[in-house]
Amino acid sequence: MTAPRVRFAPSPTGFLHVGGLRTALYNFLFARNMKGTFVLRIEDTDRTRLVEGAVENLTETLRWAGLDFDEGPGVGGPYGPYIQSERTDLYRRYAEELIRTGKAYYAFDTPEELDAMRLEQQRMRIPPKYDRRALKLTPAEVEAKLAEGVPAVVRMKVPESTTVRFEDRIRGTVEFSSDRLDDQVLLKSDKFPTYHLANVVDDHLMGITHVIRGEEWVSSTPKHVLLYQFFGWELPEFAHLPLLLNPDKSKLSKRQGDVAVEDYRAKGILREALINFVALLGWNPGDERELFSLEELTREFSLDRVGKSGAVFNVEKLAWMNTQHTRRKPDEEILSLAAPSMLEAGLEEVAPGYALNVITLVKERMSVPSDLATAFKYFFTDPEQFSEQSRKKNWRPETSGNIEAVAEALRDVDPFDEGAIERVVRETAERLDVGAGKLIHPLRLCLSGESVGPGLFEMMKVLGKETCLRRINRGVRILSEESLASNG
RNA sequence: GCCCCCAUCGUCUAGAGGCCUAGGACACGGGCUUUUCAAGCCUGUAACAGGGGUUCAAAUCCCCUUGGGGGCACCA
Repeated sequence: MTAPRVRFAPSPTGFLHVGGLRTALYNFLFARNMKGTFVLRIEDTDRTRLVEGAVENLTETLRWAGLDFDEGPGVGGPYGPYIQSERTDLYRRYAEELIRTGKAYYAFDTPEELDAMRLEQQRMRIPPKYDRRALKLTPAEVEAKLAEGVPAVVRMKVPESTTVRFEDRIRGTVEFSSDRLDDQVLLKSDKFPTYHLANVVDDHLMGITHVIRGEEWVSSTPKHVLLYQFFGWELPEFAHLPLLLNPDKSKLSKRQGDVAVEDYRAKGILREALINFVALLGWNPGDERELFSLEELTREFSLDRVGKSGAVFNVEKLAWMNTQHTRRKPDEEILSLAAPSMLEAGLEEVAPGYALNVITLVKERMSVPSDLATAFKYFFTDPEQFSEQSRKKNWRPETSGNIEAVAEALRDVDPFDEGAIERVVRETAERLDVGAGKLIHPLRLCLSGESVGPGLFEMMKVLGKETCLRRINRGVRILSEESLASNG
C-alpha cells in the first residue's frame, strides 16, 4: 500500500478550537505512524466570515502544539496553493464540467424566493429541499439569464431513489437514501465554491487517501460520495471522529468554557498536557497507560482504537495531566516556561541558579510553570501579606520572644543547611520548653506569609541565612503589632 | 418534523460470548506519612439505560423501546 496522505482542513475563524486540535492531532498521528504525509489546507471560501490574521494564528498554534505539517501555507508543496480562496478558478472549472455532463444545473432563485419555498414546505410539513424549479427553465432561458448577468448558483443534481453508501473506518457501513439529499449548492452566486465542492475537488487533486474529520460531517458525506461518482474519481477512506462535548453533552462550544487552544495556552497548560489529554478523548492504547509524549502517541496511534461515542471535555483531568507533565520536565525548562509570568509579576532580577534551586524544591507541588511567579512568589520577594488564618492560629503573645530566640540561635549556623537548621530549631524549642510546632508554624508565617508550603528547613536553606533572618525580624515586628492591634 | 449516529462508574475509558464478583484513570471520601499543604502509598463509594430474543453461557450478537447527540444554508 502506498503511503497515505491526510489533511487537516480548518476554516480560518480566528482561533484553533480544541476539537480542531484533536482532529489535527489524529490526522498528524495517523500520517506519522504510517509514514505518510500531513497536509494543512485552509478552507476560506466563505467571504462573509473572513478574519484578519486567522491563517497565521492557526499555523502558529499548530506549531506551538508540535503538529508540523508537511505541505500547506507557508511551507508549500507539490499540490499548492493550499488556500482555497487562491484556487477558485479550479472549482469553477469543475462546476462547469458537471453542468456539461448533466450532473449539475444553474439556478437563479433569490434568497427571498428560497425562504418562501422553505416556509411553504414547513407549513406543508414536508422536508425542506430545493424543489428544482430551475430545472423547468429551457436551455434558452438559462442562456438568457446568464447573458443578462442574473445572479446564478450551480446546484448538484442528486439522482433519485438510489442508495448512497460508504465505508467509514470508525462506524462501518453508512447508508443514505438519495431522496433524502438536497440539490446542494456547489458554486455560490459570488462564484466561490461551497465547502462540499471545494473539499471534494481538493481532496482528489491533492491525492488525499484518508479523510479524517469530525462526526458533524457524516450527514454531508453522501453528497461528497455522489460528487466523487459524478467525476469518476476514486473514493478516499472516511473516518468520522466522535465529537468533543460540553459537560451537558452538547457539541463542545464556547459559552460553556474555553474552547480555543490559545485560552489553555494562556492559562499555562503545557502543549504536552493538552495533546496528551485530547488524544485520549476518543482514543486509547488498549492498556492502562495514560501519560504519553507526542512521540509515544505517534508510535501507538491507530484508527482502529478510536471510539464511536462523544467525549466530554473534562477540564479537571486536563489539570491533573498538566501537573503530571510539569513534574516530568527538567527544571531548566520549567524556568524558561515560567519566565514570562515572572516578568509579569515584577520579578526581573532573579538569579537563574537560585530560581532553579526553588524549582527543585517546589516542583512536586506545581501544577503549571507559572506557579513559580504566583504561589511561590515569596521565594523571590519578601511576603507582602501574612495569612490571617495562620496568624490567628499560631501567633501568641509569647511567640515574638520565642521566634527572636530562634533567630538568635540561627545566626551562628554555618553552613546553613537543612540538617543544621532543624537541629537548632528543635534545640531551641526544647530549651524554651515548647513544642517544635510552636516555632515552626510562626517561622513559616514570617518567612513566606503562608500557612502551607514545602518543608520549612529545606525552604530556609534555599532562602539563605541572610534572607531568613531579615524576614524573621520583619515578620516579628509586623505580626506582633497586628496581634496587639487585633487583640485589643 | 425528517435523516443519520451513539449508549459501561459523575467524567475519560478497558471489555471484540465464558478470564467480569466488570478493570484502570480523574474527581470525591477514609487511612498512613508529616512541622503545614500538596505529592506519594493503602483504601472506600460508584456503571453494563430498559425490555425481549439467540446461546449451555451475553456488558459483549439481533430486535424493539428509551435516552443523548449530530445534520437538514448561496457556513464550514
